[in-house]
Amino acid sequence: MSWTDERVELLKKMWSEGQSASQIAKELGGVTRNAVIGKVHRLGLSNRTGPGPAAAAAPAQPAPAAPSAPPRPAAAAAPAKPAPAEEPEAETEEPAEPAPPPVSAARRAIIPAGQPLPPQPSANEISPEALAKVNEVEKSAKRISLMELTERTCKWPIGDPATPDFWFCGLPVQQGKPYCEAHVGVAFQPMSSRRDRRR
DNA sequence: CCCTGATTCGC
DNA sequence: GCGAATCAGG
Repeated sequence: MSWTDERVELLKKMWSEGQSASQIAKELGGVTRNAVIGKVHRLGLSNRTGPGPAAAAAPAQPAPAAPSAPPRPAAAAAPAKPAPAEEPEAETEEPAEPAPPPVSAARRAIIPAGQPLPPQPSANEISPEALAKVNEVEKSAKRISLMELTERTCKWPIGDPATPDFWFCGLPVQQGKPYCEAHVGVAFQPMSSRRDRRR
């Protein structure tokens, strides 16, 4: 694949939108994120942040003092340019309502054995598909312990902490989220059908 | 470990 | 110009 005008254009667009190089590469196809980054640099738009407030002097390459060219053009006037209207970005439907997780791992850990567990949303008012998915996942879960939790392991608790049959999902998390895909599905609800159910 | 961008350098 | 390899963080 080569950098056609269209591809470059898309690159520019996505880059200015704050998309990561890997995302852009994925979108473009046929290139790696390295290629994207390389191109970004060659295009001279490495700095996503507009002309910063004259922040720090470039350490590596002190700008070749341009006698007549003030290094801050943008701020002053840009009448021709239509304001880059903030697009809501409806690509990924965000929950907007991070339905409280079943109780954080830490919290769980300090609940004395024998205590009635806080109600978990995991078995109620959740889309059947998500539930089915979870059930399936929990069968193949890695069953890791609290200490084995890492940033990349699903922290969804499974079982009763008061019994030996307690573990954490442990599957790879969805980036940015604390849970694997399946559990994200039940933890973060689309804010839809979720009417208060007076017990 | 997963990801991010930045840089280098042979092509 | 290109981008894999590498570097340097988070």
